[in-house]
Amino acid sequence: MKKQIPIPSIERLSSIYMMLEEMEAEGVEKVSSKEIAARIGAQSHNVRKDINYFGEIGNARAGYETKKLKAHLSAKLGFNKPKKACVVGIGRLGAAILFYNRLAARGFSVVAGFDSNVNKLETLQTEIPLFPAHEITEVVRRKGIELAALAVPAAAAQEAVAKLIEGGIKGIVNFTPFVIMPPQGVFIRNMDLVGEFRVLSALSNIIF
Amino acid sequence: MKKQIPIPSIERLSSIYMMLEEMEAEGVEKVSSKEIAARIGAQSHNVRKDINYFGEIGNARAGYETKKLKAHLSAKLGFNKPKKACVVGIGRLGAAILFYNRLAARGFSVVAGFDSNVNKLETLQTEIPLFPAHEITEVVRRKGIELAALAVPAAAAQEAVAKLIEGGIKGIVNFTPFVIMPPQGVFIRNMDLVGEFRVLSALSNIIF
DNA sequence: CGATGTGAAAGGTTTCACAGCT
DNA sequence: AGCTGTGAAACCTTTCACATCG
Repeated sequence: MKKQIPIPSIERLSSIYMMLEEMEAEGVEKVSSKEIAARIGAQSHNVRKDINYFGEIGNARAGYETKKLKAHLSAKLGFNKPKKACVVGIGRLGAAILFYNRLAARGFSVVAGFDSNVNKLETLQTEIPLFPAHEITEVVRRKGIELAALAVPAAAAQEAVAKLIEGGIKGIVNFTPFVIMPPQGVFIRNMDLVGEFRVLSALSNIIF
Repeated sequence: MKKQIPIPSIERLSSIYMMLEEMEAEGVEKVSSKEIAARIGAQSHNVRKDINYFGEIGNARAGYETKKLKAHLSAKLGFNKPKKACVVGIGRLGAAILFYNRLAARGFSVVAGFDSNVNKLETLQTEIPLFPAHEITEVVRRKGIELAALAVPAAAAQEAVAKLIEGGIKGIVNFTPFVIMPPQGVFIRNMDLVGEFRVLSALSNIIF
């Protein structure tokens, strides 16, 4: 299937969805494209176009109904059913992710952690089952895990990625600086802190 | 000053720079745009154009000299002088960043940590000086801190950002889901894990 | 020849402008 | 009047094609 919705739109739609969660919690019943745009830092045209990729849903007079729009996006974006996730590499960062409870609250249940250091697995106190790294493929496949946070040292990244992909992972958030070349159907989001710091440095160096 | 170099180019240039560090460590002396492109997952045209935003530097016959190109980019991107950074919010994630030694190895010295919980500051064992959150503005200004990693709970984000900006911060890596609207001259990079998981979910839901 | 550097074409995204609805 | 939905224009980025250089 070919790409129809631009990736920037998908990113904005995720933000919009988050906004709607907040607004629902605040008890807001109606919302306009302008209000959404102001909250997520975009243009109202943009918001309307993004929402419209999934068909008409708003009311010309009154904007969007918070609840209805949220349910609509949830269905279209696939946020309605909880997804299983795992953490690979239980160092400081990996542990922080493992215990990050906003994930579960937002529909991502972390059902496994992996580390190559077996001692570490034994000493950690957690409800989440932990496994040695060589079991990645098998566990991911057996549990039907779709998403992974990769927080291993750079040197271990390549092998871990190969195992995740072999197990049928669908998406990886990559905290390492290692560049992943995913096969068709596997998506990557890079979150390398040094890289981000460098982009910020370069921006303030070049633009000012 | 107006934008001349596209942001995607700046992002790629950061990757290229990282590649060059690796290659220099491996002892590679010459490199072509094709080789760089293959490593960072881009097109060779793209790499050449990116590099050329900073003027001619390659040899038509032999490609680029690793060392020379690296020094060139380093100067243009502002990676040659170390920059000071701080971490705001010393929870699990904040602590992981505080102790992440690849930062220092890449020219970012973390010179301060902040948290609103004063007890926490006292119990943490670290060489890096820690301060209560209400001192953010003063410390950032006094030490000349340019970059911040924001790892506070969402509810505390707004106030922390205001203090950082008042202190003269130039860039923020935002780990919270809070949307930051920066003033002119302050740059933001968002790294919200839930947001990234959602984008991945949406991608595999929509594209397949 | 095999590589860079670069104007021109293609492709994709954002912005604009306004028709249409309530 | 105020808002959505949407074709068209403007803008930006990537890709192409090739002149040029050692």
